[in-house]
Amino acid sequence: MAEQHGSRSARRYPCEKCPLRPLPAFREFEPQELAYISTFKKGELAVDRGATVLVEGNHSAHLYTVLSGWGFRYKLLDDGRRQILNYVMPGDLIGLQGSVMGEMQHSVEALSELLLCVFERDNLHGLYREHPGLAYDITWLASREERMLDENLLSVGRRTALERAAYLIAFIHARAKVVGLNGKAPVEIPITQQHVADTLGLSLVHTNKTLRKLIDRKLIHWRDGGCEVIDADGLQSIAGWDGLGEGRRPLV
Amino acid sequence: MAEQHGSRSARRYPCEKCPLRPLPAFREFEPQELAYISTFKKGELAVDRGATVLVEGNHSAHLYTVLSGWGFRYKLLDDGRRQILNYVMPGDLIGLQGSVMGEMQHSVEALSELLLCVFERDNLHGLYREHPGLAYDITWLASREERMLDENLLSVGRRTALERAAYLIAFIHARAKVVGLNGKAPVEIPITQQHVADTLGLSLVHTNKTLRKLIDRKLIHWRDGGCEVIDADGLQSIAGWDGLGEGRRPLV
DNA sequence: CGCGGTTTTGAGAATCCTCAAAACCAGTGG
DNA sequence: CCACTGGTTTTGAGGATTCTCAAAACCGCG
Repeated sequence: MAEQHGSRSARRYPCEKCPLRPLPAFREFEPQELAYISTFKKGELAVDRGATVLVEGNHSAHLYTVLSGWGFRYKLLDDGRRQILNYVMPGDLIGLQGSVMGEMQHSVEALSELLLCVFERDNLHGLYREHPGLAYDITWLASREERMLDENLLSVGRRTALERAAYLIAFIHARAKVVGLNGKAPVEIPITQQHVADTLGLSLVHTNKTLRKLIDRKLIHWRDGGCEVIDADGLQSIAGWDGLGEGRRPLV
Repeated sequence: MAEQHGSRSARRYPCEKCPLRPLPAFREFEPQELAYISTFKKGELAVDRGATVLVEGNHSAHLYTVLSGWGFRYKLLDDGRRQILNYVMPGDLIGLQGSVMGEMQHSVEALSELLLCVFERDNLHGLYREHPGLAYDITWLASREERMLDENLLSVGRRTALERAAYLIAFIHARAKVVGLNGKAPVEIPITQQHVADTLGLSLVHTNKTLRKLIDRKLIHWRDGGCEVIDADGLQSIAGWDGLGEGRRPLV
């Protein structure tokens, strides 16, 4: 089981009072759909910072939507080299690959306390049968993940170290803002430079020197285990990135 | 329109006689599902080698399944740097991102003559409503693409140049084999070293030197604009890669 | 105060890049 | 048949980027 360490009891948070749904980032749902999602949801799971939510190679019986907190998806090579694939934030669906194809081929770890809505993998077919609209939404979310991966791959493959770093932080910052992470306070991204290194495909040392340039140019602040964006436009302009440009998205 | 240059007339290839479906790589379909797919299919499109099938930024009205041939998905940076995201082969669904989310954020180009089944984007909702099983299949295919991207990102981010090259060629080769590309003859991958470079995130020169090592070790052959695998196991072992390990997959 | 995790710094080495030119090859037109 | 052409592969060389190794500085916490 993946959930054994760092997990907590499952209390109930009614979908009708979901704190995420009212955000302008998400599209409105029919009461009827909402009611179905509510029955689809089996409970909640709280995961501690540093705990592993899903493990590569496992056959997970669950599917999750992030209610609050930060995490990341990653893969490992045999000798321990790690590649972070993407970050997960509120509203993201995790574990879909495992649910639909059988086996997870990546792991997910919590960067902060993570609160998850738990769905039963076996009920997914039922959802597809009874609520084609929601099924479509799930495909939408899968396509969105694919799109983010495309962009990350472009970044790691073809951008310079400085561009990559700027892109990554601008990207995370933009995503976090639309889901209201940290409320109105400036977004504090809870990552270490090691995480950045493993995302960008760089060594820790070189990542440090690259981030230092962004810090010296007053584009970001760096605290121990946290990053705050000062000049998002400046980052975007270095990265040559247009911004998220997403409309409202579904939330399952 | 993306299809204007290099395209040909749409002749009819009945889904019941689809040359792909009997392959062991694909799962069996209910006659009823097959019949629906047949009505879902609006025609065929033949695209010449080098032509662009889908263009970044476009709102495509179509969705395609590759019937035969090779292609690749890619993104460009403003200054022309190109990152190839993945290769497309028979049985792959392309244009889903654009269909489901609105706008394409990557392009697709043909590496050989490409024969495509054309589907109407607008009919996708109908498919979700009437055939939840097929809807599920589409999600399955989207998850599969995501999985391939995860692996590619791991490769570009964390593998050495030699490992990357070995992985890429072993990966393409394995995929091509299960869909019977080139029939029984040894698979000839129709790519140039420039394509490899743009996939691995390396320069052309360094790619050449890296491929030469694989050639000298008699793992692959290289012709002008084509690559043939001699020792797939050798490549996999350099890359530290397990192989596709996929069971049968759906075909829409 | 000591400890573990994180960030910083320095230095030499390996990898990878750019620039530039040559070799090679298939196809085209004379 | 041959010269020409454009695309692809190959080679060399110097330089920039990025890596590894190693150690120090810093910081919150018990």
